[in-house]
Amino acid sequence: MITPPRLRFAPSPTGYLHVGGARTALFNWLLARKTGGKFLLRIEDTDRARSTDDSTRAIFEGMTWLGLDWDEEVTFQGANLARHQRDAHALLASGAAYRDFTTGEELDRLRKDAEAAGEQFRFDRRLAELPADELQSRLDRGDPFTIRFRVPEGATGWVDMVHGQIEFPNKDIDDFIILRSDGTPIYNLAVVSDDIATAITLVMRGDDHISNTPKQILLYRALGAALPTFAHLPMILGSDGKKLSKRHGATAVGDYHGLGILPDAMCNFLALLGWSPGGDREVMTRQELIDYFSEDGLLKKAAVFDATKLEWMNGQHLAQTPIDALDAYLRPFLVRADLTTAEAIAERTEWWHRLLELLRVRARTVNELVAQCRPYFVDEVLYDADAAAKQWKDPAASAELLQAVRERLAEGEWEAGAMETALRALGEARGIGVGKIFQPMRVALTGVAATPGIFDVLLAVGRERSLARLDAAVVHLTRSSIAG
RNA sequence: GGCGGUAUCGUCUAGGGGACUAGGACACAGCCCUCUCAAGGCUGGAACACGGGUUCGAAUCCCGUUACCGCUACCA
Repeated sequence: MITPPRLRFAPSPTGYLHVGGARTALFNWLLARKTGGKFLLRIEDTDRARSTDDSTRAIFEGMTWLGLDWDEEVTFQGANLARHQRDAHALLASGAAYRDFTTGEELDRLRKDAEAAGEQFRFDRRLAELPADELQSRLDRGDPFTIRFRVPEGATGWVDMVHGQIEFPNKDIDDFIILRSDGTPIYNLAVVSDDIATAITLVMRGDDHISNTPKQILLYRALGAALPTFAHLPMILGSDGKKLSKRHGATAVGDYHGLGILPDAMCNFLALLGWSPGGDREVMTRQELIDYFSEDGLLKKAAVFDATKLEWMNGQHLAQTPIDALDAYLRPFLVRADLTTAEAIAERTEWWHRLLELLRVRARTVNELVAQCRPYFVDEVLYDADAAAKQWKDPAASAELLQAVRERLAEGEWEAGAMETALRALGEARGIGVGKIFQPMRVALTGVAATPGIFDVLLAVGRERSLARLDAAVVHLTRSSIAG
């Protein structure tokens, strides 16, 4: 690539930003950032019936969350109506397009007839060929008409960046409408007009657009514009091999935000759907993604979206992201979960980072991580029923044991080595394994059966709170042993 | 139906004529580590859609078949 490319992502605001769109946006962004090119965002809101402001907002939010920043001003396709009309009329004037007075109803009927006759419907250009005087009188009468593109003879092809040479015989392309009878443009015209106006040099999009491409190339030529390079990315499928849709569960990028996926993990995962850096490289930072990204690694085959692998990858990012960056991302979640306040956590950043180091490898999602944080932030300990049932089988015995543990710990230094020595000695004195001591303690201290190492927990909870929790557990167990 | 695209473990993929007894990752199973849970380490099962060519030699190149997907709108 001699000059840096100008790319764009052009979603239509007819719903949330789904993962397929996000992947397309990501690839465009990656290539722009890699090459020093530009990445533009254009909202294709020409379908006024289906476009909504909420959807537009969701697209901005999704892009922002993913960290896909765009260059130049966002453009709205609907704002370019005048140019679209101008281009359509220029084609009409040059003879590349013609007026068609056939109504929608007539077209429907023609299609039904063809279907009934077992034939495929083709638009017959002769339908629109009116004698000059009739044409003029219908124009004078103000009859509505569409503008159709006159598809020339021959074949239309291009060298696709991912697929290589692709060619369509023009005879298989109907004369297609470029301007509706209400004067609004049809997709193919609007896209080409806008891409020419914004000097897009590389059109990278889903391969469901492959069959639109010859039409668009014809339009570029008729408009006298230089062709961009085309790159058609494979689709993203659901686990059943069908195009990803709502019934596959979470398909909006906002869903993954809410599920506790990190933006970098999402980008990393999405990047690997339809692209490979070659070799065994998988977990990559955003910068590595940019560094390694290349058109050579683009794949042709549709990929199945595997949420389980996404979670694994998120776990990898959770464990590897620099602690400060992770902390910054996490704080709002902590506050929202009511575990702390921005002020309170700012006062004990060091303690929090130590805790975060312990928990980050044990969680696959931000939500799991936040849930695991609870016992260290909130004073009240909620005993998990299963954990209590399993680790405190005999309440009276457990109470007595925890009382002994509490006494040993209270006597010594609040330091891992000393505490471990004391508790192992206790185990030996009683002839029981440390697991028989640590597990009941774990429940008393955190309420759950799975946590970081017990001494890390003791340190993270702190001396006073730990002793208080052991006391509380003793009281709780004594009470239930009497009740039982 | 027509046209176009695609085809390696269940999934994501490496592979671009001999280095392939087809490699890695997720998931799964077992083991190790171990106070629990993770993480980590080790081991295992698991794939070149099918049929023809080309070639001394094909997962890799060509053709056909099959399957799947997309388009075939006054949707985008």
